[in-house]
Amino acid sequence: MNKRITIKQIAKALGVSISTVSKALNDSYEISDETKAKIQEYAKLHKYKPNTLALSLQNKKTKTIGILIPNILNYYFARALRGIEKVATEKGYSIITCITNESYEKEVETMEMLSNGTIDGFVACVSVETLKLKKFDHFHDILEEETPIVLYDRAHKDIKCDKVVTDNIKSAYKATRFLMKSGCKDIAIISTSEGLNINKFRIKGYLKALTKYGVTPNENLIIKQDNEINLIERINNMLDNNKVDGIFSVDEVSGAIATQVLNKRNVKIPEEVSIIGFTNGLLSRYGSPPLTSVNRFAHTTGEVAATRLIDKLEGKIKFDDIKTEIIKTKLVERESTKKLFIKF
Amino acid sequence: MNKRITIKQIAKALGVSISTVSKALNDSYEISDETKAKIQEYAKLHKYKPNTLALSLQNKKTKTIGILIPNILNYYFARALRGIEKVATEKGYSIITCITNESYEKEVETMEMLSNGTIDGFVACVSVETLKLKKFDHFHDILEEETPIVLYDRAHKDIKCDKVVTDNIKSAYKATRFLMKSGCKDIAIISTSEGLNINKFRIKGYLKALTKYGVTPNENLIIKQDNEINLIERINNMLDNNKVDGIFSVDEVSGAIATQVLNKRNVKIPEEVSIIGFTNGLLSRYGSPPLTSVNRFAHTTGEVAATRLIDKLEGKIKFDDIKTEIIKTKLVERESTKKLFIKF
DNA sequence: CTGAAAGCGCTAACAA
DNA sequence: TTGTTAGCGCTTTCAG
Repeated sequence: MNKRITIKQIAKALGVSISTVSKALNDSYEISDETKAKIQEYAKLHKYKPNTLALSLQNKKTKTIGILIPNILNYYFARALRGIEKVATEKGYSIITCITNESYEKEVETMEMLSNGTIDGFVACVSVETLKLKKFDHFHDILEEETPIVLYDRAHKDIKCDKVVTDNIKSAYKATRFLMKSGCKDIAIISTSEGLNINKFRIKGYLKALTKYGVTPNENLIIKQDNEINLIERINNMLDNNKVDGIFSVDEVSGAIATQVLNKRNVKIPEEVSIIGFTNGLLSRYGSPPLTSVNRFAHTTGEVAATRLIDKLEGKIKFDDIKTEIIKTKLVERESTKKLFIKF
Repeated sequence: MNKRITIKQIAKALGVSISTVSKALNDSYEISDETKAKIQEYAKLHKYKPNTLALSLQNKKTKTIGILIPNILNYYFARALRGIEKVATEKGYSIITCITNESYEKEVETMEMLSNGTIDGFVACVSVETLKLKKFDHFHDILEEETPIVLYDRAHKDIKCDKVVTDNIKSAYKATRFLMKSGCKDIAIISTSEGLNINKFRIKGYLKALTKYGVTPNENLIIKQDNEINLIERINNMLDNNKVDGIFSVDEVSGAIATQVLNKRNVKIPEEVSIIGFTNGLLSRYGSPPLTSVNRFAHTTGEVAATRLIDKLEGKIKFDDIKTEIIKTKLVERESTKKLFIKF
């Protein structure tokens, strides 16, 4: 931003007034074609570009939206970001992406920082820590100023705003049911992050399916573990002490880890043990074997969220008109599960 | 940005002048403690926050940097982003992240858009298409305005600016050498994106190692293939028609695909065929077997790039003082290669 | 110690 | 058709 030319300089150089230049560059009907041509030519020659900052200050609108991502290394979020980015670009918005690293403090700081004129609205995913602490004042504050927020993936009922989420219970239900239909009797579930309510929902769906089909849940087959090393140990432990012929992994990494453990024990997948993962990312697709997974349509989630926000920013929807959109999932069959012998 | 209170409103409410409020909030020595206290209290009560836009307009500095990422789904870039983000945050900068999707046009648009006062400088990775087209005028234009750019990972000699890159040739050389030392005789290389000069460098390193150790390169063992389906076919083909006991994959996905192909053919890894991957991401770590890989320290790359840029922005380095920093790699041994029997 | 005024780059109402 | 002026929110001389 150094040698950049301003409207003022053009005005001086051409001996016209600042507003004439402004109008000419905006192709106003008020200006004679001659003057317009002269000014526009000069502007082009000197690569004039309007200062976005000044425009935003004037319009009280920045045409940029803030994106909050808990963890960019997570394939789901990376894909969601793409979806958001796509819609934003299409509609002429830029995005400013911030990674919270699942930290409450970082989340609060970031939102404070951005909500000072920098952005018009947020598309955010709440961090694990925030969800654990159940402290949502930073959301409330921003909402109170009528800055719209659309929450995606992880949400909480105490935050009153638009949401775009996965039908976790149902998806887990269907995945578990699939395992049962494919002949599995002793189905384990592997979950992480105790604090995450979405994981609770997934366990709920799992339990629901078991119960529905007359299987009594077995506490020993439910693993909740964040730490990776411990997870390997716990899976091995579980396999040592229990009959298991199906595993439902609630996230992608633990699905890959389960696969590794089984491969190492020379357990045949899916002949002896089937695995279903959640979130249809790279690890599922490129694993050995490729994992049957609950595909989450992260991209769509991002698109829907961004669309909702922008519609709100542009007044197509009233600020107080709040909605939760549910993005369905789809089970993608690959090689880690047996082919269904009962159609349903 | 609705009910947000401004300095002006505070001034009116308290019956003082605007500049007094400004100074009080900035803790200026010119203002009496009493007035200061009064103003600061009022400001806090009403959650006053300075408008970033106005500040930036004033200072001709936005304290934000633009990040260009060709593809956020790539684990390497996602990690690099984290590194950049970390440094930026530490130094009080915010970042605005843009995904170019490897598109020349998107890259040009994005850079144009941001270089209008929105950002102070760029940390960018050139897109594949741009590299293919060899059109770098958008970089030149920005550089000419003395807006600093730091290129990371992919660069080109025609763009005269700071760079932070991997020592591709050497890394590929070392990886290939490792395979040879571990007993492999017939080493294949799998590469993608013909347009990418970094991939050329990696092939170069591979060839260099072969030649150095007296192995004549075999054209049939060099695969360059972007399309995934075709890649599987070509690998199978190669394995059908050639003796191969080592594979060096120039990126992570093709490493995973090679693993899948070998597993499917019931080839024992590493007993019969060894694999080394490039970029030490999730796929390598969580694959079956986990892949020995060239670890690229994406995070460090991001940190170094961001640090360089910010140092420049803050005048610690002159604009014209241009440097290329090389980030070394490290071979991480996992289970896809045999243990070395020759120490070196 | 406090305030008036100019200015960052731009737009827009109003005059000329 | 063109120019003057005020103002977006803030900082910063310079007077008072």
